[in-house]
Amino acid sequence: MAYRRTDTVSARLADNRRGILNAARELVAQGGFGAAQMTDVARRAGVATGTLYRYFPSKEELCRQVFREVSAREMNVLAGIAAEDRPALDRLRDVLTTFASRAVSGRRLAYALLAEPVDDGLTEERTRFRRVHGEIFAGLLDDAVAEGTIAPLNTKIAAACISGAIPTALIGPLAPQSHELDDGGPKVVDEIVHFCLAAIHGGGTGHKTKAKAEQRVSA
Amino acid sequence: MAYRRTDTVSARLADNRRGILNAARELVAQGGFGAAQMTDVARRAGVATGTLYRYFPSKEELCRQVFREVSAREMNVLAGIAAEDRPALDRLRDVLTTFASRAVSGRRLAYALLAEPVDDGLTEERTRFRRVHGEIFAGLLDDAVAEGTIAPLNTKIAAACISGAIPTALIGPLAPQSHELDDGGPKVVDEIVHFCLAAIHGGGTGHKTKAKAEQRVSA
DNA sequence: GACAAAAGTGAACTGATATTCATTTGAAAA
DNA sequence: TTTTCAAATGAATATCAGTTCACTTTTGTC
Repeated sequence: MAYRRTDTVSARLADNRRGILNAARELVAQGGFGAAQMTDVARRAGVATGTLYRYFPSKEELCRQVFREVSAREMNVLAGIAAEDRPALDRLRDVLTTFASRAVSGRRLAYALLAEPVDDGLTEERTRFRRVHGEIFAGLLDDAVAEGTIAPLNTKIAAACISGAIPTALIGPLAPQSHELDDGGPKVVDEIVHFCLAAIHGGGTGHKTKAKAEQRVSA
Repeated sequence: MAYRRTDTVSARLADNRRGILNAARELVAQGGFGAAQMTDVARRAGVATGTLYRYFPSKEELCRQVFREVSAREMNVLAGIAAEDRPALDRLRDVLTTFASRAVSGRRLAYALLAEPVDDGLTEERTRFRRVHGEIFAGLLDDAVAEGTIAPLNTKIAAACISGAIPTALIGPLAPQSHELDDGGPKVVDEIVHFCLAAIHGGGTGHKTKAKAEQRVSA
């Protein structure tokens, strides 16, 4: 009879796969996807380079898998809060606060997920990730409008603004110095969330004195 | 007597340099810095690959130069408006509107400047670029606070939020479909600017019922 | 026109990584 | 125990863009 894969082996294979994914995830969390070189992943996972390719067809696929796992966790946390049975604005505040706090405490990972230079395959995953954020935020805003808690507004655009404001204020050149966030930066997080919520309340579609700035576009 | 560079030659050299920079800029505006490969730049500029290196020591330097030229123009436009002699909030609205409108009409270039994956040298330039944005916005907010037009707030954080909100809402996965912006997207621009200004008015440092969400960080 | 120096050329080189594959190791069937 | 095939190995290879440099062409001086 031909060779037949036994349970012991299946288990070891699964272990290896997990080990590789974990090694990759750890490297990504340390230095981003770029820093997770196949040789390093293999060493950290305790296997040979070639072995990686028995589990994943390419670096891109490995990284995608890592991205999916990590981002799924983040999305679930936020989606969980968004689905609670409470007033929309309360949920929104908590979602934003959680988003920001987690980004701070996992800054390097947040950078990898949201901002790091990556190639096409990962960009696709990132797009999904960011779209989900947008949908969660927009959904809560829709709820709040439906509840009558806030004035109607273009919730998609507002959600996009929020999605950009929070990471930018926490990661990258405009963020506070990293050491200022070492305690989780609750103060900063609160300020940012406050900014976003204030924008939501700021008064529906009403446009005040129309600016004439849009003519200055060419130059 | 030794060789002496003549005016004709100097002029041709300057022309070549400009030609190379222009070719590079055009390629960047089409496909970002990554797409501007040295071979392509050379072809487009009508010179040989090696010639590029008689004008610029490396691709990095060439790209930096392009980045500086392009970003300087943008920063000057905004700084000019910011320096006008008008109420701070008027200037702020015009600055934001201009920033957003220009980002829309030069979407691909804006992407290269603000969001495209680039390597270290360019990241440095980008950091400067974004810091200047932050300073311009924060300065206007400071002015508005000084004028008493808005309640005191952490202007640096607010500026960072604005710097993130506008590009995110206009470029990338959360932006409206590109064709929706083909007319310059004045409607969308207005909504985004409105969002930011509303946040500014939204009420100083006042923190409402403190969220308990910050405990959800680990998981 | 002859010589020297600069400018221009583009094929070959380099370095950094991802990927392959001939070979070895280890586990299952006979 | 022997046979057989999956799994693992890691040195060798492939790739890809940036960079170099031996050579050609153009320009300036005498």
